[in-house]
Amino acid sequence: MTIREVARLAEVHPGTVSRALNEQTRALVNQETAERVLRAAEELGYQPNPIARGLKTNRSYTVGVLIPDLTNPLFPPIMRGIEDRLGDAGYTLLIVNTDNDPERERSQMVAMRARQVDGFIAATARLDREVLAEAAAGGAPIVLVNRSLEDGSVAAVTVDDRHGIALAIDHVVGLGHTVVGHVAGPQNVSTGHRRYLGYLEAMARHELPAAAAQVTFADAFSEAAGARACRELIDRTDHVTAIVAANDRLAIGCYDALEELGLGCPQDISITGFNDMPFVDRLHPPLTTVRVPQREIGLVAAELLLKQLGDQDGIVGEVLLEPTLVIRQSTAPPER
Amino acid sequence: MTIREVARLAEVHPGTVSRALNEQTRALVNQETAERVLRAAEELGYQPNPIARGLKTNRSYTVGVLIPDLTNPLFPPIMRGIEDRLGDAGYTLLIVNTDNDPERERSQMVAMRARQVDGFIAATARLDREVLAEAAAGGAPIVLVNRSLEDGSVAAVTVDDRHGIALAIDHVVGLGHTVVGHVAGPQNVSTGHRRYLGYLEAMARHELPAAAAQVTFADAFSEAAGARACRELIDRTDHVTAIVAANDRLAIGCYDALEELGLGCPQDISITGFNDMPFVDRLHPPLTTVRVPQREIGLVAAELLLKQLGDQDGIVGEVLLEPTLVIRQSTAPPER
DNA sequence: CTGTTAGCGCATTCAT
DNA sequence: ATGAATGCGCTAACAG
Repeated sequence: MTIREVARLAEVHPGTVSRALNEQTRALVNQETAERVLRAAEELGYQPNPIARGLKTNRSYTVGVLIPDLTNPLFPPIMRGIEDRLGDAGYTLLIVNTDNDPERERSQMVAMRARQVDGFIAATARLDREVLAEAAAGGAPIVLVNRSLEDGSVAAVTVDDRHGIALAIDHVVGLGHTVVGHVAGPQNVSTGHRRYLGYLEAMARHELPAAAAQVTFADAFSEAAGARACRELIDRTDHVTAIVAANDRLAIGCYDALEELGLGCPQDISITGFNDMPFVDRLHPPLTTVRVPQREIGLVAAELLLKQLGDQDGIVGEVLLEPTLVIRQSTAPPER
Repeated sequence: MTIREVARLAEVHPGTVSRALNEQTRALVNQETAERVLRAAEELGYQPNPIARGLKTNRSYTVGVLIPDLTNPLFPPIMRGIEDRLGDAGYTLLIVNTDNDPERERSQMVAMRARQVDGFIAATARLDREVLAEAAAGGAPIVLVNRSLEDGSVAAVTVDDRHGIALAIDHVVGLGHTVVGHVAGPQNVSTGHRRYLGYLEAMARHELPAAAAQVTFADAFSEAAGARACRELIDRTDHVTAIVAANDRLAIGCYDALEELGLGCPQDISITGFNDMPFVDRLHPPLTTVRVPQREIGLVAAELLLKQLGDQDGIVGEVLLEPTLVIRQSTAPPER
């Protein structure tokens, strides 16, 4: 089914068919001619060939999405948000997993640019400025998800990590805890770093001590790393009664460490997570955690990208989404 | 960067560049000319434009993947398997969620065909023959995942549901259970139906009763539906000591129902699931379940598709992957 | 308002 | 072994 067959049936020139079929240019063509063309196209089940169109217009109506790992339950809802919004706008997604490997990120981006993607949404933790600049130089708009550049030169949508941690700390402090530890994430990942800063900030606001001994750093956002960091924390300061973990997986690691040490949660130590992953409401005890609006992150990221795709120079800067606290049973007042 | 710029630098005709750059046709060109072209391309950082190539060759090196819902933890590992294999082969994925809506499936498939995808991998539960036939008529190979057509006319990779259920039943029967119930999934979904058949089969093999009262049907693969079905089952036959659920989410629903009824698992009733979703090892009790090799499913599906993409007529028929039983603590011998 | 023409970047046929 | 020419399906600039 080509445009020419439609033209033959409608008895007009192919160029006219193109104009009639295109929203933008429909105005240029006579009302009833347009209708005739539309009917002909309908009848033949004509579908424009986006490949051919892209060759001419340099637009593929395709956007590249880079994520570290689809298998991480954090990402699918974000992807759904992106797809829902971008799909409505007629875009198709090319999704690739990078496993946070910089080389892979690079090569995937190059490959996608070759495929003429109109823009990128990148959820990868680190993506060096160089790669970003390179992509931007190619004229492709980029929206960052879950991270941002300090200078705000690239559009980004993130959740307010500091506020999220503050919610958790306000909660445990409100419960009566005064010695609150932090199992921090990797500091070279922006979420890890920001949550750590949020911890320091909130503790200071409450005029509570946040000594170095009260914080341990996990070298990855994994259960095992969380367990290690938690053991280390308890080793160092045995009077901690609450631990704010930088994410749910670290919190689960804390559960493991407590169990190993024969400590109970929340009787001996309260624990909070971050993300509200699926099924953390079914852990024992159900995890008190900071919920991030994942689907909305995707929606907003898509929206920002569409803006940039439309206007020549869209919005840059960062959109901060507000997290909320979900109180379950891993937190309780400290025992006297 | 076009082929012409490379041609200019290498001082040859664009046609020659095309030949030199293409594995298939490299033989047609002089050894050292080819090298010169390759070097020029390298130097300019030339990337062939797949859009233009696709227009000419009618191949996009793109495959469409239809899944019900990326948010279902079952799918991401499958997707990774598909991506890993197909990515190596130079293909890019267009992934769409259909939410099991037939109309959406249809429209997405049409849209993807318009985008000239070279083939499809479909993991959607139902996909009427009509849509399949339509796509096949367009000449695009299709591989089904997690379902198959009775007549084997379409390539499919599925896990051996009947054997999986048999593993679960052999296990609980081995533990000493004789009254084993089944919380079945929706019967209009092939996995739901096959697992039900597997239950009947295995019970018969053990010469154990499998009365209608021992089976209830959930109307969806959800926790709520599982809980409903489980309550109904226990209402009807209060002497059941083990329940084999058609998947993990139904099993979790069973947990909920037992808790509500004040029954303990596994003391009062043993429960098994199917899929081995993430975190079911952290439920209370950790769930005994049938593990399906999800990533491998993706890998094999990709492999089958590549076969069809290569040869003109590849393999059809069904590949059955073997599940394994993961024994945890939701199953125990019945109390006397 | 519509027909005509050219060309996007590439692969491929036909000459040479 | 390479150059020249053609066309994939479409849009856009230009005529009329």
